[in-house]
Amino acid sequence: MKAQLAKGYEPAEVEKKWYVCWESNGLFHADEHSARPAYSIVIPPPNVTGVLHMGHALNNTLQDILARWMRMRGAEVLWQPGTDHAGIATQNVVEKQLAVESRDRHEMGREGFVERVWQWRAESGGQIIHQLKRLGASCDWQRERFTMDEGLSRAVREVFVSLYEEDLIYRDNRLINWCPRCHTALSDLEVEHEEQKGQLWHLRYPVSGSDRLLVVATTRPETMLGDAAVAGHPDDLRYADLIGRTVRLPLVDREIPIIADEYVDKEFGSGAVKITPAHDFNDFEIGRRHDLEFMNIFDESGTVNDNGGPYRGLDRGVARQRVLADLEARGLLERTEEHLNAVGECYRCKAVIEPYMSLQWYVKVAPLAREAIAAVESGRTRIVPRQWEKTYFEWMHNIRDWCISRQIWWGHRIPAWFCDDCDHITVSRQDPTACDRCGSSRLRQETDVLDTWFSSSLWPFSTMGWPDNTPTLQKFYPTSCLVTGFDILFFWVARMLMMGLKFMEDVPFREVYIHALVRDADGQKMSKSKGNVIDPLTVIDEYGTDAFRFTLAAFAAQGRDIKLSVERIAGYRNFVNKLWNASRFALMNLEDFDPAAVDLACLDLAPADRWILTRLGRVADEVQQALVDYKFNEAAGALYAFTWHEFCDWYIELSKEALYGEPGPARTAAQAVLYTVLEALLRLLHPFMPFVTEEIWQVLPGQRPTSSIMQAAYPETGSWPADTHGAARMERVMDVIKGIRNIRGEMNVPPGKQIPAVLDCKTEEARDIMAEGEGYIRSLARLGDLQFGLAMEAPGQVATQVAGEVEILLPLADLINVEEEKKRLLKEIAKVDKDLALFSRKLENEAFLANAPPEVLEKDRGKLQDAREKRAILEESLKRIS
RNA sequence: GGGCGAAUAGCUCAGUUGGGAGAGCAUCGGCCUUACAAGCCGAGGGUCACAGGUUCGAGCCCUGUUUCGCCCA
Repeated sequence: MKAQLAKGYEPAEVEKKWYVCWESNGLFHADEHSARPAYSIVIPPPNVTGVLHMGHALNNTLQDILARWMRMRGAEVLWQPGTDHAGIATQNVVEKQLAVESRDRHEMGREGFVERVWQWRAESGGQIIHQLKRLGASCDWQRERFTMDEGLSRAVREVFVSLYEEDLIYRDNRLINWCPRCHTALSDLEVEHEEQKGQLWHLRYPVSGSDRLLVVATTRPETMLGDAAVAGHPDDLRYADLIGRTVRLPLVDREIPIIADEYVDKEFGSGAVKITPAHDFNDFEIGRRHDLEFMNIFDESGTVNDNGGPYRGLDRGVARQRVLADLEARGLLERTEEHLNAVGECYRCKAVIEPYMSLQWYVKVAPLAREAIAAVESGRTRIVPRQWEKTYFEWMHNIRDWCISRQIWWGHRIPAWFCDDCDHITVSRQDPTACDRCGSSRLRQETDVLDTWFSSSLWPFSTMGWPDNTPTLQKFYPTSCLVTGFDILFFWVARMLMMGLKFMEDVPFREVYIHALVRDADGQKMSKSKGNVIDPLTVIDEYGTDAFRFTLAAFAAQGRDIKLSVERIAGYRNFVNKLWNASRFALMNLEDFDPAAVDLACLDLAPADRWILTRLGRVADEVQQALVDYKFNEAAGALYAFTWHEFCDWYIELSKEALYGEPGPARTAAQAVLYTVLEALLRLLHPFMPFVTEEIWQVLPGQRPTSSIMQAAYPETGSWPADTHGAARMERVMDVIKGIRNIRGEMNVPPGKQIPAVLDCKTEEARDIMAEGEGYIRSLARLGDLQFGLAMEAPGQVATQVAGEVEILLPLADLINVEEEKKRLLKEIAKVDKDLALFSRKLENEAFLANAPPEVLEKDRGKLQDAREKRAILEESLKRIS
């Protein structure tokens, strides 16, 4: 005798128990030597500094659904987990810790600092891994990787050196995005632009050798200290005569030329602009075209340097105020206006980015991007939903070279050595002892490290052992699917495609599923500063992992963000509990049942049995198809509706009579079907709700074919006897029950009260169906007495409802108020009249008759006929009680 | 400025070869009915943003407008 289930589902204990069991039995482990077909997913590696947020929860729930589903379908599944070293973020975290101790990394030295970061990681890094486990993630933890691991570092080095050797990595001195707080260069992608209200200042520059003042508009007046020219549009007559002359740059008293350039927008401000080639991307281009001076006026902290003369030593912001004040004092500030402009901010620390001249390392991406574009165009990698392909192409066609060097310490140090004797750069797979060119041993290694995304871009193959050609790579590369949010489509997905194609000569993944963002109930992005964050772990503690996962899946519709609130999760908690209670019911009624002793095919099944089995087959099919299409919400929706409304609301109720009856063939058949449906349903639900399904599955009667539901086969449609015709007949019985319930409900007849009913059948078939369903109707409609047949007489005053070919007559007796019944009938008639009007209008339209396909015509004629008949009956009933 | 997307019940959203508008939650009415009150039964609720067009027929296709969101510059 198996243990009974507790009265209500208590997730905490159950989750812990099963997760430990699965993991310790190696059920998450992928065998690279398996003969099963491979299915692989690499996790988007969370930052090692990260804590689980809603985005992770959604992302990993969806991956786990796919992984568990495919495992149950017989695939050898590798879900490759790991974390990302998150260079800047991690360095910031450890630097903050040091600051608390009143220390900084410079006093520790590079080696000591890096050591300290590793120590931090060992102690407090990777908590997110434990949090993923709480989510039920079935990752192969034996294969957990970290982007700074030795193996992955080797891959990084191999890629860097190869690209360098092919001239796809180079160094150049140009304007980059500089974070004056993090003290490092950033790639274009790592700068966030946010539109803000700012000011546009109109400055007056005196034209040399005249009284004229040239007005230039700028959003960054402090950069005037580094101005190299003033420019107007060549077609702009206002400035035509000034081209070639000079202005006297105020405050710093320098002479700079007035030039003409097509870039200048005649409509903007005064039509003349100041040109600061060293501090503005557009000005940089103009500076190159006109061979202007590139005067850098800031140091790496954004403080004015020696070039700023009297403003030297001032912070950018302070310098701005002083410059403006000084210009105003000299009458050189014409006016100030409100202006909307997009300021670039560091995506890690939100400091305002400074365009800054510096020597950095770049990847020449155009040749790589070409291949990556072709791979998506040809469908070798499919992006789902399709709309994201457009975004992808848009970006890839306009891609610029990727700045990969970072001036921080935590990361993969660039394997390049500068020779002190000949300045040659030696780039090498092994640490060199001598210069490639002159043989000098006076080498200094580059101090910069690589962009974290550089190592992430290798993730699909570096985690599998590349550059060695491992059995894992052979088995699991390319991966089957990548699940990610659109926010890292460029950062990560595009770059993995480029690197995978380059170094593995194949795409890193066959499909990319891009999911939505999780927002709060009002559609706001969740953020700590807004205080609207819902913590996944709190949710799990309160409602259980299964309810949480099911909620995420149910709302994961393609192309729309998820607005999450705890009320919704509570709703799905109720669903988990419903399943739990239905299972309790089943177990109570299956105590003497042995699944091994019966064969469904040999049993004489009742109509309700045939109906639920038919429905089960359909649902299995729907779920399968939905998952193939990445329509998680449809799969979840189909399972929810089937479980609650078909299995619980109808089937369990329909089966009670047989289950509560004497032992015999009828009871055994009902038990067998109850068992079959519940057992299959648990397997269908498992990928979505792993814990509760395992818990229930384990206590079902009989032997389980595998030790865990994880290993059981995913139900396929066609596994059970389907009887579409029988199911349709059953549904007509159910329609009659609904008709009776409708009258009862409308008339406020208490559910417990038994009433008599007469069913007047219009056809022999209808009568036969009623005969089959008599018991069901009696019990579910709570009838004391039931008569049915052809041409039944209405017993005096009755309430009437129509269910297809069956007219339902409930004798009024003392329980129904005649006036109420009149109102109800009038309401019903009004409803039918709407249909009547609609279909007659349609069918009287000759154009419709001439053009509509025959099946549509036939359907509509049938509906019109039904409506007419129903109306006639209702009309008759109304007369009868009046 | 360029690109993408959204607008459907009070709320959150489903709804693809174009064929009588759906779900969940909320609301209202009736119920402790031997799995479940985290529940059961019943009911009400929509000019599918607006204006045109194509079509026998449009939530769905086309054009324009409005509002909102996101990405890129």
